[in-house]
Amino acid sequence: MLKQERHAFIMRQLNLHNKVLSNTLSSSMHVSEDTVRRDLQELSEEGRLIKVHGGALSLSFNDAHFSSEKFYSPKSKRIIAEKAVKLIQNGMFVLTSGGTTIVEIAKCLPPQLKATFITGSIPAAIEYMAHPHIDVIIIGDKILKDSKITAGAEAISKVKQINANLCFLGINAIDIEHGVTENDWDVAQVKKEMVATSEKVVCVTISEKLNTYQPLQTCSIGQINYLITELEPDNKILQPYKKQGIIII
Amino acid sequence: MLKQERHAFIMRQLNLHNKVLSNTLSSSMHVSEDTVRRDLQELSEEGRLIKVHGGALSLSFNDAHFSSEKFYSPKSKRIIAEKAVKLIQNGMFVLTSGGTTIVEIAKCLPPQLKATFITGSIPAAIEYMAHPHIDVIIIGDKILKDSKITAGAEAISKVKQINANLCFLGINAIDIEHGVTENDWDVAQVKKEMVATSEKVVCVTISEKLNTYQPLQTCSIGQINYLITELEPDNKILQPYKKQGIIII
DNA sequence: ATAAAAATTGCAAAAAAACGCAAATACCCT
DNA sequence: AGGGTATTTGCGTTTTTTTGCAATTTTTAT
Repeated sequence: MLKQERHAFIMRQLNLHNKVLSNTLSSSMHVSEDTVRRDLQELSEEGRLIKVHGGALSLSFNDAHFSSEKFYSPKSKRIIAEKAVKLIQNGMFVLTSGGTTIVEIAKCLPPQLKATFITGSIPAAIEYMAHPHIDVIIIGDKILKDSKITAGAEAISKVKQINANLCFLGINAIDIEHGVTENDWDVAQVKKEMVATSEKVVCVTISEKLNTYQPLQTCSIGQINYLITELEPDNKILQPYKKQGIIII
Repeated sequence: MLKQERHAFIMRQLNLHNKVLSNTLSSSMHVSEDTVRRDLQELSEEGRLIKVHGGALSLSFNDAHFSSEKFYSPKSKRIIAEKAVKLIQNGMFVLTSGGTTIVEIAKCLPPQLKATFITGSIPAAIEYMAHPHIDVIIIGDKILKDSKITAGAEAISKVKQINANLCFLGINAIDIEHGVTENDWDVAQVKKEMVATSEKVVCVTISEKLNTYQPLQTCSIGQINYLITELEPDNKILQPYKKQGIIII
């Protein structure tokens, strides 16, 4: 096998799988690992791939990674937030959970809006407090330090006493079969109650969390009224949810 | 699985869920927990996540606007805070009101202290949350925007259910005749209840507020156990309070 | 206070990389 | 054509990296 052929083969594999392993290439091209290493070395010097211990990665690897981390995510949360605030009307009582998306919504609330927000999330409450016309009610209980929200029996019993018009749920995982799922028992219980006591339930999430699930159920698909992601409502991935009667925004 | 892949996977999970557990990652990536720990270690050294016992937390949710050293505090309040923290012992349940002095105390808590703090003050709660070993319980109710604390019937009834060892009261006015006084009805009621349910009551205030009074009484002089100001305990202005049986610190 | 879980440390085996070298091959020139 | 040169390739050895394991300490939960 000629060097050029090998290079082409490697690049093709790389485009296909975004990564290649030295030993795999060695056996599939029937050359020694040394040769593969030298090939990777050259391609790396040409800037066509990223050489790492054990193989190489495609250039898009870092891109995808960084962009989703620093750029993509905040922007998509802003998009979600701007769609979400349109559901809130003057005089409404709004229950919200925690999470970065919920905080983003809080930052996007129009300044003239007059409403009452009820939440167990400290970061969200801070944003609500900064708003001129919004009343903020904190759900008391012990604070979970990692998520910075209150949760526990007391929080649940308080939520039970509320009849909110709208409930915004920042969610960790959602799929058709399991519904909205969590990995923290206390949080799941509180959210469950939020769903139960609200007229309309709005789930907000970046699309990456669609079709994933975790051990504890918060609510079933049937209990959700709206689903907001950064994608266009007619996106293919959202259609199964639409079929279940959820309004996609 | 390549190391870089694992790192990407971890960061992705972290962006999605804001926290990751070592053992979960270990099983989902099919490597030993040691390897996961080393990965987290490296990512932590790169400043891309916060490593904690059992896993890691995402950067986005932490620190951002929760820095405890935002601005300098007046020296007098620092002095008060340093005297105040000496009263707190491991295992105690501590009720605190709001106010800048209370926040200053929160910032001065020794890192090894293990205690439970109960408060309706959002700024104070934020500081308590930043502490490694402190449990924080928020008293729920409507937030008063100017003072950033919760107050109302619900808050009062919750405070009633607590039997705290210590109560720190940031006060607005105090004099021998009227005791501790306030100008906000709701706040006064909540504080009243805090005083009633705590074993020991500690009033903290800068000396300017000594011998002033406001319309609504929070508690009488006789209910106070400790009074902390930035002044030396033998200062002349404090002697009348000492005579009333208050321990001046 | 005690038991369980997780972190740290040191270590050793395995995998991969680096390096030098020699054989094989390709290339160039007269 | 053929000799000299350069390039390529594979091999053995050494070095580095990675990984998992065991023993110990630290942290956390009960």
